[in-house]
Amino acid sequence: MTTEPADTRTRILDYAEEAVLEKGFEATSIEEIVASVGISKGGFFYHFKDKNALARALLERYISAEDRLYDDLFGRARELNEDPLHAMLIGLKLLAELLDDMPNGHPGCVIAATAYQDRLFDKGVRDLNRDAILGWRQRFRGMFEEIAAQHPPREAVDLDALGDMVSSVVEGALVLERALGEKGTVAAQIIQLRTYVRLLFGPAPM
Amino acid sequence: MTTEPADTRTRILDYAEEAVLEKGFEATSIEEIVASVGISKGGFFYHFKDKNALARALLERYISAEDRLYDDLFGRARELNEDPLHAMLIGLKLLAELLDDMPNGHPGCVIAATAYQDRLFDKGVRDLNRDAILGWRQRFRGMFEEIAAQHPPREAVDLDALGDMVSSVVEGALVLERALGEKGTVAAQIIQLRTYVRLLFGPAPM
DNA sequence: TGTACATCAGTGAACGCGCGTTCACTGATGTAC
DNA sequence: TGTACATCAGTGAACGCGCGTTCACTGATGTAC
Repeated sequence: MTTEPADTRTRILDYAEEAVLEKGFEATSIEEIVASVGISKGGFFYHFKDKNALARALLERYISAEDRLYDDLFGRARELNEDPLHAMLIGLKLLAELLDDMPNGHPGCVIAATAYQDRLFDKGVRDLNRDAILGWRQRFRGMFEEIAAQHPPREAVDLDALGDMVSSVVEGALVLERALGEKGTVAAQIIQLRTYVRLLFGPAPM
Repeated sequence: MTTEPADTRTRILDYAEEAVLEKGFEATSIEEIVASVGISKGGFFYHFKDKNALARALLERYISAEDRLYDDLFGRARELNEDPLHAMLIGLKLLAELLDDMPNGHPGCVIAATAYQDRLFDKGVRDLNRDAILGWRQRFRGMFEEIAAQHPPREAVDLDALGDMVSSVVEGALVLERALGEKGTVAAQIIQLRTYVRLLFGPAPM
């Protein structure tokens, strides 16, 4: 946790992530990456056997960061409130605030960026993508099951779809935020999801 | 409306749309387009002054098709029911069904595909993107205002954000559907949005 | 402590290929007189 | 009806550039004896 300079591999990933989110994977050249990191092309290929390996590393890093973020956020929310519904509402609020506080908006999701450039990648990359989304479905489905056990929903609801909705709202709102160039779009959409969850399970808590 | 063979420009756009949705704009080469359409490169540049002009044409066509679809769907829904809330619920149901019936799932949204490859395009293309989403915000915001006037919402709600939510849910669900490779994801997410709208405005109609 | 060897983290030049774009030309169809 | 010219919808060859990838080499650090 000291501020020693990041190693070369990390600096490659940092720059590549930023660039990929801005213009896509194909348009981010190795030439450009090495120029900005300050190494030679050979140096890049020492760390990654080819461009596909870079994509995989980028996704792995992004997914585990997102997992840690969810762990942290909903973990804290749960500590703040015993009731699973209230904890979920607090967690979503925290998520919205966190995304609102990011200086230039959320950087965007590597998953979406790669989802629309499918055929460029090998099966390993696509599976990584798929597993991450299924993992989040499981995570949130579990939380909603617990909520539903204590607070029967007012309407019949598909809990898998509801679990997916967290990822879906984040991904969709990121597309809008990028296209609109308006800060706060992601946060506003998460607040909509939060209202939905409250209406669905709650006897309207404050 | 006869089945005369499509003209070359349309065939270029048809193939390009399919390819762009599959692997992104950058990865779709002109070489590949002309090979599949059966013309020479020069023929391509007769129809489009450069690759950016192709992007613009693709977006324009996609957006106006989506506009017509919304006009048609929610127009029919309104004819079926006088009440704006019920009409909205029917419209969303029709939208979900339509997306479910598409043989290989919805082809995906050109807007999202370009949103994640921003810097490749000129301002004209980005503005087109932006205006389309703002247009849909207006469209749905108007419908929700009408609903709110007759059915006061149970919770305070930002109608702009609610209007955006239609686009957001569609875009987000498309990302998930692509990444998961599961048919029906988009339809399932629209049904979630529908449940939200019903809970928000309705005294729980069937 | 000195020497030999191995590994790590690269350098830098070269490669061939495919890309977007240009341009002179062409053959079929439409229009003017 | 015939001729001259213009426009439309392309062809096909050529261009230069930048891309991902390879490879022989290098200098600094680590390890064995």
